[in-house]
Amino acid sequence: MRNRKEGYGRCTDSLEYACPVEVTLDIIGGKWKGVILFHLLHETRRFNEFRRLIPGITQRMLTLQLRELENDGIVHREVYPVVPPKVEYSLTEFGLTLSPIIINMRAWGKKYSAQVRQQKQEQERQLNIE
Amino acid sequence: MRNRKEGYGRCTDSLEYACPVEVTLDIIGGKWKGVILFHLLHETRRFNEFRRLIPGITQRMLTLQLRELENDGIVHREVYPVVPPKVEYSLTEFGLTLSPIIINMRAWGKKYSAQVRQQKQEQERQLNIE
DNA sequence: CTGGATCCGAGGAGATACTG
DNA sequence: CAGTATCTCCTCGGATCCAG
Repeated sequence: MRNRKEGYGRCTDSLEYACPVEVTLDIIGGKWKGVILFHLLHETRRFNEFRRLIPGITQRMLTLQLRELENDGIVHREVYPVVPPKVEYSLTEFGLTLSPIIINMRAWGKKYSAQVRQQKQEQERQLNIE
Repeated sequence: MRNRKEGYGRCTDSLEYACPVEVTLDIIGGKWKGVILFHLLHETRRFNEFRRLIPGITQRMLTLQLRELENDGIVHREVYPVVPPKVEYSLTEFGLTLSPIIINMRAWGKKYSAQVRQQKQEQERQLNIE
């Protein structure tokens, strides 16, 4: 997700764009990109709204990730010239095509968490028996 | 994708597992995880097979990423005690449930690449006109 | 309110050499 | 063949302070 600009080739050097899977991960694979996109699925969001929705993120990271998504044509940034400043972020038409992936990832993440939790419980049960 | 073990909480500290989207990205978001999984979709693969399929990756990275996928229960590692050594990697049953996401990501990556290529061409056309 | 600028440390990632 | 081990570089990401 970093040296995309230089394009040093991932899967096969012969292709202009490396393996398509990597292309996608380059764009949504950033540390916070997934959550940001998820919160944009159905609504526009403001800067501080994100900070409340994603408590762990720092201002710096939020700005950087939003900028990258904007440069990649996934997110639209609308600045209202008012005082105090107001900025709204939304998905572009093209960004919307990511929806199925985001939703899939969310569903899978839930399933995975449940699976892990279940395995932990079984382990503990084993310990109690012994 | 790094400090998962420590679990310092991403979306909301109150939840044991942070935002589900992030959980998934933690697992498949590594630099090479996506491509590795893609090459595992329909076949088992051997170590050096991956090195041929993914020219850019180093031995070290390949080993590390495969280990992480194994520890996450996504990939199965079968060691055959023969000389010369033989190790086969395959998707676990649970890893298989990732297939739709991987395939989706591949399709989207292709679309995105096409889109970018088209935009470049339009830009060049503009330059030629002026 | 929405950021930008700067400093700093941890660990991600490459190159190379070695091994059962 | 399928990996370790080590050394290094460099980027990501956090903290803090500043600004329109």
